[in-house]
Amino acid sequence: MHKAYDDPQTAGVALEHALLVSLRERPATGIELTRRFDRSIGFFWRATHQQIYKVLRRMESEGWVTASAGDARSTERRYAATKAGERVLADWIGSPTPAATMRSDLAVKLRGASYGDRSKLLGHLDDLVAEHRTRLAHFEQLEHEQFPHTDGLSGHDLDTWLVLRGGIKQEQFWIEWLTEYTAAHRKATP
Amino acid sequence: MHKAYDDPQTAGVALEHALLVSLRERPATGIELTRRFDRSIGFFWRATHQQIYKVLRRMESEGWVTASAGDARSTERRYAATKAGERVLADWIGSPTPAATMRSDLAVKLRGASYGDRSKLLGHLDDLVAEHRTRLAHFEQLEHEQFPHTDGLSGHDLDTWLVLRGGIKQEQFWIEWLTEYTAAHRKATP
DNA sequence: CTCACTTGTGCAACTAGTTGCACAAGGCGT
DNA sequence: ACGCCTTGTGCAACTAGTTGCACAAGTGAG
Repeated sequence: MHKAYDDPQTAGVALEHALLVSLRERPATGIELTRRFDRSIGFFWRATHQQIYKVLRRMESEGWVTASAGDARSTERRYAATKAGERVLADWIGSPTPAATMRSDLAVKLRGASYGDRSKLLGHLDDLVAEHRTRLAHFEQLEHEQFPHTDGLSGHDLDTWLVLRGGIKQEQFWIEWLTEYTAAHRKATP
Repeated sequence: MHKAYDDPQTAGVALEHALLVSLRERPATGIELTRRFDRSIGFFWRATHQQIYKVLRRMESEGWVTASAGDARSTERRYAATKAGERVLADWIGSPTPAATMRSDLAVKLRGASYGDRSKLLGHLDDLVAEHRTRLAHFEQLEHEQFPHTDGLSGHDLDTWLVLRGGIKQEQFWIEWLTEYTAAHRKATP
């Protein structure tokens, strides 16, 4: 009748799973999840509150999460993962992920720079590098505060640290690449 | 009447612009563009042929490109950028780009690994690292073949090389991060 | 010649995510 | 007690991209 969504090949659809991870760490309302996505989890996934509410409702109707009225006589709905949700998450984590490809506006601009105003682009790139440096500094401070010694880490704590490391490496990637780009062009056309 | 799409703030919508870049390099049919996206340009942007045809039609109706019957008595349509399209592209290249955030399934899995089968995940990560090493080798070979000496490069050639450098750095990022992840966990739980 | 195969184009139906807005409930200042 | 701000939830309309399929025209093998 309707297009079933239980194709076992399905690999994408990560927002559901990201929410399940967050809810397993600790039950939360929609807005709390939004704020988490703006913070620690946010450097590898981003979502608006509207999208999060929509997806939470769908997950509830599929039985992956339950909602309970948190603070009485409020409209607040506090979500938690169900056993079914935990199983869905575990299955997904164990499934293979295709290698990521980049999908970056900026790379398109760099490739096409000779069809536009290169000096203006180079100016924007300076701003971007500065922004990435700020984010890098922020992440490094988080690492310093939350993981002062990393030798004994294991399990979920180790995961959290290593994902933060990924955020740091990602910022370093951008800084290096964009710096190489601007330097090469400023050297070629002084 | 209808929702106008000429908001100057619009920053996303990169497929149009990626196609314009490709068409300025050389006019092409839909399928040729698809193949280019599977190759050189493909390591920073990916699109299906259906999506490309759809967007080309829209760009044609907006006057950014023109189509001409390439090989006579065939259904083939060969596209080229118009002056208007060139202007749109130039404007876009000169506009600021927000800093990219990651948006990666895999990062979610790494963060949530303790809620699934970690040894299975580590196995998949080994496969992914192997795949990224293969792609890295491929990109490095491209660099070696197409840019044997990079000292005198400037303009569009320099852009092409630097974007390829970005692809290489991106692959290195993945290899380093995933290797760090698997090594740390295998050390923590031998 | 004809049948299977490839190439190039495209539609239809769907999922995912964005943008703009609405509205209810509680807190707070004056 | 009144207006105003913040918090939390959510709908509506839209853009972007994916998946599955169709179909016409040329190509090559038996």
